[in-house]
Amino acid sequence: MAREPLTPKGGAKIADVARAAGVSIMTVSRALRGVEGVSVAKRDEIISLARELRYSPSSLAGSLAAAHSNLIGVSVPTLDDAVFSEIFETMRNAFLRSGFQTVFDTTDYATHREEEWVERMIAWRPAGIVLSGVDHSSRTKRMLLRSGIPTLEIWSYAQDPIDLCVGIDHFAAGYEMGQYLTGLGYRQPAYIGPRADYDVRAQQRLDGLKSAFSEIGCNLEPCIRMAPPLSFEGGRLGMQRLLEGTLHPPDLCCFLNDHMAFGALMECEARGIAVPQDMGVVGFNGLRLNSVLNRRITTTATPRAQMGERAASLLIAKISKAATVNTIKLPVKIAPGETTQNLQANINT
Amino acid sequence: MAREPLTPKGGAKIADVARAAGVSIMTVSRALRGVEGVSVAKRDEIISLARELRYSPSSLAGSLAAAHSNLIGVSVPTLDDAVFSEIFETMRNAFLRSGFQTVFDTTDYATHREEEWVERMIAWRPAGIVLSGVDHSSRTKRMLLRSGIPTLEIWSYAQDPIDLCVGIDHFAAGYEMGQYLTGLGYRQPAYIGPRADYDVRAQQRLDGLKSAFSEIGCNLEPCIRMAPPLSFEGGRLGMQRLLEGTLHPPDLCCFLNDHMAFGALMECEARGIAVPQDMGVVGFNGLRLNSVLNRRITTTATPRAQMGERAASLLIAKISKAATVNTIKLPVKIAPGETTQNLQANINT
DNA sequence: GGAATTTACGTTAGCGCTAACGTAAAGCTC
DNA sequence: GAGCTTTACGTTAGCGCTAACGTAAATTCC
Repeated sequence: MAREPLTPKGGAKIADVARAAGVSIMTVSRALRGVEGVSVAKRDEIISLARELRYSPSSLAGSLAAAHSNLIGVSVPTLDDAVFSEIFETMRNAFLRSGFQTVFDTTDYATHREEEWVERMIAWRPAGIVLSGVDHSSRTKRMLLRSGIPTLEIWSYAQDPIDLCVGIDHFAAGYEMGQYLTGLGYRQPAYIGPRADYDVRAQQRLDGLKSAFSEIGCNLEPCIRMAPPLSFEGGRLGMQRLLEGTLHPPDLCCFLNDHMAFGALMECEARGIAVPQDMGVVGFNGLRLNSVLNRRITTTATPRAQMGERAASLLIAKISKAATVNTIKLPVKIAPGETTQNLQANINT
Repeated sequence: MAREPLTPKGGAKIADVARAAGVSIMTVSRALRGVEGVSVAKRDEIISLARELRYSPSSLAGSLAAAHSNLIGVSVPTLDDAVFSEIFETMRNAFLRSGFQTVFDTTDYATHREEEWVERMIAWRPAGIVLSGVDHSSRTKRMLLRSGIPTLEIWSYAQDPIDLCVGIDHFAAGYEMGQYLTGLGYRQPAYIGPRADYDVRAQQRLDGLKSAFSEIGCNLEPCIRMAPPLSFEGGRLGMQRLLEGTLHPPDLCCFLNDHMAFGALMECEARGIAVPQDMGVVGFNGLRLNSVLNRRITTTATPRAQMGERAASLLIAKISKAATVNTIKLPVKIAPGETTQNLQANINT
């Protein structure tokens, strides 16, 4: 048990621990990774010796030699939207519980940024990759497919994902809300959201909404397209534009998300426009802001936490080749609030 | 220019590209990394050949051989708080511009989780590490110091950081707000925030606030401590507790952040408590929600974007051994709103 | 109690790259 | 045009680990 002079420059390597413990490198490797084939006494000795030498194993060398890493790459469009930070948190925790390390980045809804990220990520040979949405450049898809890395698309549901998919049907969510709103008696809906090519999921919801309204002969317009950031300020600004750009305000305005809707509510308040009497307001996502408002925004609740959990389980199953399904569609729920009202009822009264 | 049968199983290696191009491995390595010593013609040929073979360089092998990676590890307490997502975004962009890849995680304000993350991170031999706050376990500090990895602490200012520090003086920020509030004439302040040991920076601000009030003989109490999530709902719930727990409501209530303050405003509205007439409300951070409110919350604006930029530059400078300072203290700014009023003026009138 | 198995290790051969140091040929100097 | 420098490569020797395959000793089996 000859003790060496402690840590040569640059930190202890596995060989230093082996020398100190008087065993082979391989025995140290096994002991530290908890792999079978080391007696308990020797294992404990090696572990405490490694601690003493402040040995820090190199994941770089370890993953290279083992030909795989415990990394999982996750990409989301933005953290600006509370939706994605919630999904991310639940996924991350689930991955950590299973021994995976999450590596994360934002793409700002730009497919070329996503493509660059995927390329960088693949270079690290991760155990899995999570992408948001189902709209990716063809090169992104090709790289992922060829890499053989289990890939999961989250947030949007698609029947033909690159590999795996857990999400909601955005068109259906929009359509369902549209039916709810036409049912309430709304006939002149407007929309305030991002440009059509910026956030494809948002556009799908809008298409669903439009579709429901067109079934009863109503056009959804104006559609006001805002530049990011698409949050509180964007909603307020959008409402300003809407009101200034039209002589006959619509009876309803739908928004990309609850935060924009809230910004718009503030603008209405400032201008003395009563909601829902003068105009209905509708958000999306059922964000936490909504839960403290005295007059809740009519919105669609999305199962973010559930989505993160299911996505993590599915990807982990795939990594261990135990996945039995490829896609999971999650339901959304209309959450009526006090920013819309039943116009039919009013007529009847 | 003998063309090989394309990609052996498992993807093309650098050797495959070299064989296809009829040059040595080293020439390919140089060409692809843009290192000098390869003729332009050969470089272009190698690059296009690599693309054709769909060669994906292994960062694992590359970093191991080069003995360093282009990774920068960033840890923040939570994404729940918009503050950290803003800081993260700016830093991430700055790092990316300089060719570094950001790897990110959340610690949920738990020093042991931070410690585990630091250990995992060091195993990847990153070029730099960013931690939030200046409160870390002693083992975390020791590991970081011994690793020799440039480390930056962001958000809190400290004179004696582990290595580098960019932040604000939380005690001073609290104290400054306290002075502003006593100047307005407030004498019975309450506070609603996290437990003292949960968020040390918040506690420092509270201490500053207390200090300013105690100078004019006022106690800051009750201090209501909420469990996470410390956002809208927490603020509303906290205000409920405050109002139910006391016969004489305070003349002022300060909050951990603007979002909690907003939740509390909703509770006041529901109970018919007029703000600021019956009670003042104060937030922290100057979050974007505030910018759309018709009655803005009195708050302290923190320079998040600037902080992210400065932090990234400083860490990059240190990595290239060009740093001239170790710490940067950034100023905060009181942002008066309509949720407090000048009580003195009222008396004089 | 000898053969078959199991346990607890050690040895060998890489993983896929890059740093550092060659070296031959071309260009330059005066 | 001899001697120096520069350019454009190639060669050698790892980076710090792990997989796969030994092998000797201890244990089990009937």
